[in-house]
Amino acid sequence: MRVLAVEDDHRIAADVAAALESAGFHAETCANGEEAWFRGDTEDYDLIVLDLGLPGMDGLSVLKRWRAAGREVPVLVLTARGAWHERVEGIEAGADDYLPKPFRMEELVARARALVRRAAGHGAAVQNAGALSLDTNRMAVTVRGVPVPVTALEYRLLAYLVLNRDRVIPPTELLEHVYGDDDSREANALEAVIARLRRKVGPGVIGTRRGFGYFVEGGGA
Amino acid sequence: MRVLAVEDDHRIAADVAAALESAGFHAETCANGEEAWFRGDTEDYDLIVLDLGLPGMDGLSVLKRWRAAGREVPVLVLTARGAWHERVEGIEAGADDYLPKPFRMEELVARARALVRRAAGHGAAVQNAGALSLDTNRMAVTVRGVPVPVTALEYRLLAYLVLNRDRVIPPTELLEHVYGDDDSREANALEAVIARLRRKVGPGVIGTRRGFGYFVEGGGA
DNA sequence: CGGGGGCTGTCAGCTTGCTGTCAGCGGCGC
DNA sequence: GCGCCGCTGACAGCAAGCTGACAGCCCCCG
Repeated sequence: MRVLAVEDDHRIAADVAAALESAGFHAETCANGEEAWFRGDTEDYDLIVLDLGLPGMDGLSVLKRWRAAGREVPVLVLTARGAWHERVEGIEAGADDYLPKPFRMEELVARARALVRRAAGHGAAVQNAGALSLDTNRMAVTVRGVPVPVTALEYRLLAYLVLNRDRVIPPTELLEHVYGDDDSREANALEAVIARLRRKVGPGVIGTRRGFGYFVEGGGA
Repeated sequence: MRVLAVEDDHRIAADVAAALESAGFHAETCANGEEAWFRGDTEDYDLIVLDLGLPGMDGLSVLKRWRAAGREVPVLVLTARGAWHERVEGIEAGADDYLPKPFRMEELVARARALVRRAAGHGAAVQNAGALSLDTNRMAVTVRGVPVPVTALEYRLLAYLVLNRDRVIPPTELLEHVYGDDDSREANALEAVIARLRRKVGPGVIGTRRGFGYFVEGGGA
């Protein structure tokens, strides 16, 4: 199980490597974009952990190059907290998962394991909740088997609700998760997104508990 | 569900305690390191929320001492924003999760729940008292298995009563807890809410002790 | 480099149903 | 039996949340 950790902050790199090692991976590190690209292109890794903020070639470019070259190694992207556009770009560029900084090493390890497992063929990357079904790989949504086109923002919101199904989520928590911390939005923005989502997925999927927040119910595990 | 919140800033401590209480925990607070260590070592808590910046014994030392003594209680560490080394040290010292200040109470509660659930295998966030059953995740109430729709205000009131079951709660205390401190309401408002609740949950659930206050009895743990 | 389409935040108006107030009643305690 | 505390049902005010429209923005495409 070889892992390449691409991270320019040496302390974080060392921490990540240590955590992965103790989880049973063989970890190598690399601190700049060009080298990362070269090694990812010429060596065979079971997983690559990729920080986006890199000196030299940008992490996103590195990832895109790998994908363009047909490399299908699972990539776990590390993004700055709140910079969700980075996440979206990362996913679109072909990342398999992302992890906002700062994170706990345990979480990194857990996701790394999940990615490797999924790549090995065992992973259920589809989350179901009632009539809703959410493909976390393709960022696609279906309702009762019918595909529903959703935007990136809508997907993030819906994914959070589905992930926390059977729990009422306060608007503040949703706002923070969906928009990071840069909060200059009117509270109404959230309601607008909810409304648009509801129109797409149909009634009876996203519920409101007045005074508390929103929820989806999770019949389908 | 006992929680110990160790925090030297009394206002933060009060906020944290209030948030945890309304989430169904029984919260105790403590403002200095030595006392925290002693109580964490001698009492049985389901979760400890630990601020690192403490007068007296430092939070990290407290945590290390607990771990050295074999105490495996889940610990959620509060760190100053951006103090990376604190987080790493905290994790290494045996913390189960950390939360950078400033944080939202919702996030604290969410992480607290996650920690407790993880530690307890699968603790359902459900509080029972007699025929009453109160799901703190869905903010839902059932009586003898029958779901009862309650409003936000009613839920808050009922949750407080259930949390303090087998104790007579004076109206003043209820008012203070359910509404902030803005006591511009007539005393009758509380009675109105109680009446509406009683009509919904049926008789024999919420009792009155004339001249003292209200209570619910807690047969079902 | 300019045009266009899709995404998203803001706004205003509206609906819904929660909630405080009031007046009158009932029952408990003395 | 009397008084007072607490209960109840009605009601109106109001705030939370919904919706449709619109405009700014970004990105893609020509």
